[in-house]
Amino acid sequence: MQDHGILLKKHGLRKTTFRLQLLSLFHEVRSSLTADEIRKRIGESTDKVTVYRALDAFEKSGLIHKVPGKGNLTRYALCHTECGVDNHVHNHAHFICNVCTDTFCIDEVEMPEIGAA
Amino acid sequence: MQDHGILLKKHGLRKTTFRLQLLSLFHEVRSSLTADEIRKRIGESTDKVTVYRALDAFEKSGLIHKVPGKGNLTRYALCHTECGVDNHVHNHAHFICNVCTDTFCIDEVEMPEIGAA
DNA sequence: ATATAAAAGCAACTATGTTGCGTTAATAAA
DNA sequence: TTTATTAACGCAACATAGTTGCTTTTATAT
Repeated sequence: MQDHGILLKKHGLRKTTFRLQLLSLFHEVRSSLTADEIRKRIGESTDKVTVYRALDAFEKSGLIHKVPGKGNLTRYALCHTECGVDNHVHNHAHFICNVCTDTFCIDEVEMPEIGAA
Repeated sequence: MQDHGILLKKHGLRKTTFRLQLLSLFHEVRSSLTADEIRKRIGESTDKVTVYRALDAFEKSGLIHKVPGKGNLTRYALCHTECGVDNHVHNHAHFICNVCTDTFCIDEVEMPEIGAA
């Protein structure tokens, strides 16, 4: 596992306690997370605005991306490809589990070609 | 196109003006709809609670199902298979368009087998 | 050690969706 | 056709997810 501080820096973000924890958490779970799940795991005392703004910053800088999911909570997952501010490339499928309601990025499945209707 | 009144009855629902319009709309768009899109298309004067409860009723009775989507608005699409109160079977993929943000049910793509991680 | 700008944190707000309850209207039965 | 029953409608109030503005704190460059 690469040092998370360096990873934050590489994406133009500061190495704060919360953002280091957040990045670790994403590497740990390997699937996807909602703002609320993050607060439950890192600490309810963390202001929700801090969480939302960190997620925005991580997304803009190419560390994470939004994934579709069950329910109407926004879910985020780590970018597996090299993404940056101006190149988010996500050409992969997702598996949404009906049991745990989590979303998993699936790199192994080739994207099928679908013609216009 | 089958008569929508009969379809409502078959699913144990009453044939009201609004629910007939709603069912027609779903058949018309063929992709998916959010509560807000429905109100915009059928008429803003319709109470939002009426829309949400109709969507719940349609879903429970097997007429429509929730689909994953971009953003955090709940999207619904028609069931293509024969669903009922106790048998919602949806073993199909979805295509989420980054341009129009709509979600499309894809019956043509076979579900790939993914092993446990 | 200091300056500066990013990140955190608080308050107030918006948007999406839900619950309770009284009223209206679709359907079944008389 | 009238009447009884209950689904569906609609209003008000509420709950939850997420946003915006602004001030304070803190990471980092100088």
